[in-house]
Amino acid sequence: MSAADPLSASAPDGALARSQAARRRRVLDATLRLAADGGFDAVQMRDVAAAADVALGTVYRYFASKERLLLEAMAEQQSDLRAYLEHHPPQQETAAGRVIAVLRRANRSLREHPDVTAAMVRSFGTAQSENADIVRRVTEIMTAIITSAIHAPRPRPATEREFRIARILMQVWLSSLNGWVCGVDGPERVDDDLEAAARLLLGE
Amino acid sequence: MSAADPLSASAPDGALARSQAARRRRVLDATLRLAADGGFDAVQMRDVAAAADVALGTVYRYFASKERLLLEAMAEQQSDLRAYLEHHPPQQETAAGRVIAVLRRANRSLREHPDVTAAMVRSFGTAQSENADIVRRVTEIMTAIITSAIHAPRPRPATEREFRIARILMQVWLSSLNGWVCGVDGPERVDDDLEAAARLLLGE
DNA sequence: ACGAAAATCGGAACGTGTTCCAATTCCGGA
DNA sequence: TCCGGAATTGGAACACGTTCCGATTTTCGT
Repeated sequence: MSAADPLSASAPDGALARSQAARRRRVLDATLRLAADGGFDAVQMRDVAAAADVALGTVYRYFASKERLLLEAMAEQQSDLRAYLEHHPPQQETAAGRVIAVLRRANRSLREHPDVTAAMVRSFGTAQSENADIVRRVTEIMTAIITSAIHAPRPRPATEREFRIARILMQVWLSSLNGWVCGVDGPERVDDDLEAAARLLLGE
Repeated sequence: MSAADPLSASAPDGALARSQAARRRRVLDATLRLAADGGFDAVQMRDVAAAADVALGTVYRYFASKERLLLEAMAEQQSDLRAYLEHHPPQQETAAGRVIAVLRRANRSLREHPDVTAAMVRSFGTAQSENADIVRRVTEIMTAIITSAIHAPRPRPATEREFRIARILMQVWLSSLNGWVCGVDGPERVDDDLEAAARLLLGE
């Protein structure tokens, strides 16, 4: 039995914990690097291990599956985006305008790394119940990004109605991304869908 | 080179064509049977071949991949639903009411075969560009089901605005199904999401 | 009814995600 | 400083999707 497994929240903060954090980071970085060219298929667990300079078994000690690995990377990415937006809230007059601006900015980033996005969205689409927790976390972050945009630059609690609207926009976002990475639609379609939905749901 | 490959639209209507159609059907039926208990993972290509009483290579002659197999099954299912609804249009007074009624009915069916639904939705979420055509077909059918419900019982061409609304509802539908099969939300949540979205987008 | 072409069969083989294990290294407490 | 246990390593092994190929069967035009 492992008492100090890397997933537990306990932080002994010794050399071990530090080197473990570093290892985990190396694995995530290697994943992004591999995904950056070649997408989902290029993220091969043996390659991730080699690129992160750890044994294959170690990768699996930190991330239970390839799917989980990519979903954690996705959660981190979305989390970073939320943090960024907290310091750079959109300045538009209307709620619809702010939401559109924020999502446009996000999509521009995604479009700059299409293979990474494809790998993440694909993992999201295949997620099994073992990963329900991260999937939920990702959707919550995306929803929070949208409710923040609705209220920016002055945060305040979302009403029930606003929350429902934000959830719908989050779902449209995910579906559109899926359509893009599948090759069903071009990347502009993601922006188009979101703009149309934001206008219909938030007026203006 | 195969001149009469089973994918071409030409219909020689000979004995070969007939036995090919039968074979294709057996494969699809075997797929659904296997998916019915065990879901995506239980649909193993070797088992599908055995259950359909064809060689493994033959399965691949008809369906280029497991993903494609499940997506074609999904397209067929949605197509059947649309055909059914054409003869049994919803009777509610309002557009929102009709859309909600239709999607509720559809979701009830899906809930009766959760593993089949999970397998299909999962294939949908992983789809690659080789399958963009079926993914598009499925989304078009789902959108058509919704625009029909908006107009039922008297079909008429959808306005631009109605079409956009239908697309959003289709995307919400797919995302909600994904949330359900991932175990993030319960099956009721699919109905809830769609009802909220329909009301917000179609008034009433 | 015959022959050529196409389809199917049976099964081996390969790649990649995942699991497992014995050997080794590393960390923290005594 | 030394020890016990946890973490890591290296690599074998397994499962399943997918590919491939020679042998056989089926189909269709003549």
